[in-house]
Amino acid sequence: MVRQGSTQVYKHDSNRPVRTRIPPSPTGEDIHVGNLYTALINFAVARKNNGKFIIRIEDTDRQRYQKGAEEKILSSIKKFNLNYDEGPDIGGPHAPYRQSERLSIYDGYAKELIDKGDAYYCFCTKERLIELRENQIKENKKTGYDKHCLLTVKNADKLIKKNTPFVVRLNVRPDKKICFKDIIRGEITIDSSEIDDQVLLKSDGYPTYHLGVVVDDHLMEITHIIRAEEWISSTPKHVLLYESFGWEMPIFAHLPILRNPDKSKLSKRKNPVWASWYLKEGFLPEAMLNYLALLGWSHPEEKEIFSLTEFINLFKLEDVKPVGPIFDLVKLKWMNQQYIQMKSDKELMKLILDFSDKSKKLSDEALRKLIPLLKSRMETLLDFERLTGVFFDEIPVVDFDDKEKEIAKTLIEDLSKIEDWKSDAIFNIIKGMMEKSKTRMPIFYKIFTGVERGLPLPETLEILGKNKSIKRLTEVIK
RNA sequence: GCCGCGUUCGUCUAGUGGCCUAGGACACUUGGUUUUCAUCCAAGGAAUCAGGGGUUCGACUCCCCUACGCGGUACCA
Repeated sequence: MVRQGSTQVYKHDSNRPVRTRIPPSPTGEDIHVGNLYTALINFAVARKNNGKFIIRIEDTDRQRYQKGAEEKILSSIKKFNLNYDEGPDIGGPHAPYRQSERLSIYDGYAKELIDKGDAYYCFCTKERLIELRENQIKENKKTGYDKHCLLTVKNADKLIKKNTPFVVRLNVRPDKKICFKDIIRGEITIDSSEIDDQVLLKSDGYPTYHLGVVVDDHLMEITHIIRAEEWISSTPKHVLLYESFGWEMPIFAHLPILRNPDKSKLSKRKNPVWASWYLKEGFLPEAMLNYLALLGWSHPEEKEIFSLTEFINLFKLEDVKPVGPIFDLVKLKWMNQQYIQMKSDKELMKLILDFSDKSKKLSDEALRKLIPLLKSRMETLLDFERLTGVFFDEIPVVDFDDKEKEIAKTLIEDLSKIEDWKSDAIFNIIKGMMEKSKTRMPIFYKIFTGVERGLPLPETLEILGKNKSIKRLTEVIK
């Protein structure tokens, strides 16, 4: 649809091979869950269409740059099995995949824009910019650059030669409707007067996000720009750039922003946000991805648990709901528990061994016997340590009354008589005691473990061994 | 303030004009199984579909307005 005085809404009629991407910025500790979500969707769209999934590092903010963040981001993405086809560490046909290594490219395109009159040099000082802004606020006017340099500077080349610091700004023409189609939200129109003459090239020679993404997405032949909702308002700037360059418009899809329980944008102040935190807490990558998949999208059969492959097959961008979902740790835990329960004993054993150093102190046999007991009781892998304290002599100190001490005493005698230390025999003795002393099971837990609940007791004692079990009882009667 | 995007149980969601006296999942409550806890099974409470106007024989579904929430408004991404 073409409107009077508007930009054209893109026509996506080409059969370009699908290429999606995520452009993480190494400005935090690691990849943010919100970005992990975006990564999942980009990955799914690429895989579904036999396309390529690319990672490009957007390290153009030198102030916020964090050393080591890129490595962390890449390693997290790998741990979540969102394998990418091209990226800074593996290269690809459009290398380099780090914007800091592509500076000369942006330079050329900025010049092209200037030649076309769609961008201009700006030599304004920070002070003037601040003053301008303050005045605009005071006068209750829209804030934004006033095109001062576009209108007044005639000798830009000279100033540049004299090493005057400059930036390159987008020249936004007023009174133009800028339209683009978003797969998730439909057609979006924004008036050009709402758009500031954005800085495209900073005075340190680095591009801003806006120039960087557009140039790189085009050069890297990205077909689908799938990113979070917070980018909607800057998309018109990108549309303007695509038009000026005469490049084919990509497909836009703005995903909902994940939220804190108070509905604000998911943030580290209110929620754990780094992907590696979830791994450290013992969440399984596939459970995490399954949970994320269910935000803004639902399985056609209303299934809750499904594989990544199934998701890729069924997922359609147009089915994503535009509403920002609250990230619910409680449901994630349930999801994780489901995945733990689906593991075979052997798989779970390996997961625990890889996760917890403590588990390595246990004998193979002990661990093998423990796994089935643990499986239905673990929400996360971290629960392993919570549930197995008794095997590592981590027993809380509690007081015992006379009755409990009496039970412990009798137990020592009865249990000592067991020849073949097996849970059945142990259970028979406990059961007998239970009836005789009219006590309930929790008391026996307390006696042996210091806590009134836990893994099945006879089995636990069997694994613990006769000596250790009885030794524990002797401590109780002291 | 201005612009944009949203609004179905506490939360994630189903729903694309009649199947909806609104379905599922998490959480919660109760009961069953059980050697504690958990698992598992069953039952239950929980949304007058943000509010108000239209359009229509008929609206959760389409249109408009209001309210509220979120996002953007940087030489951050």
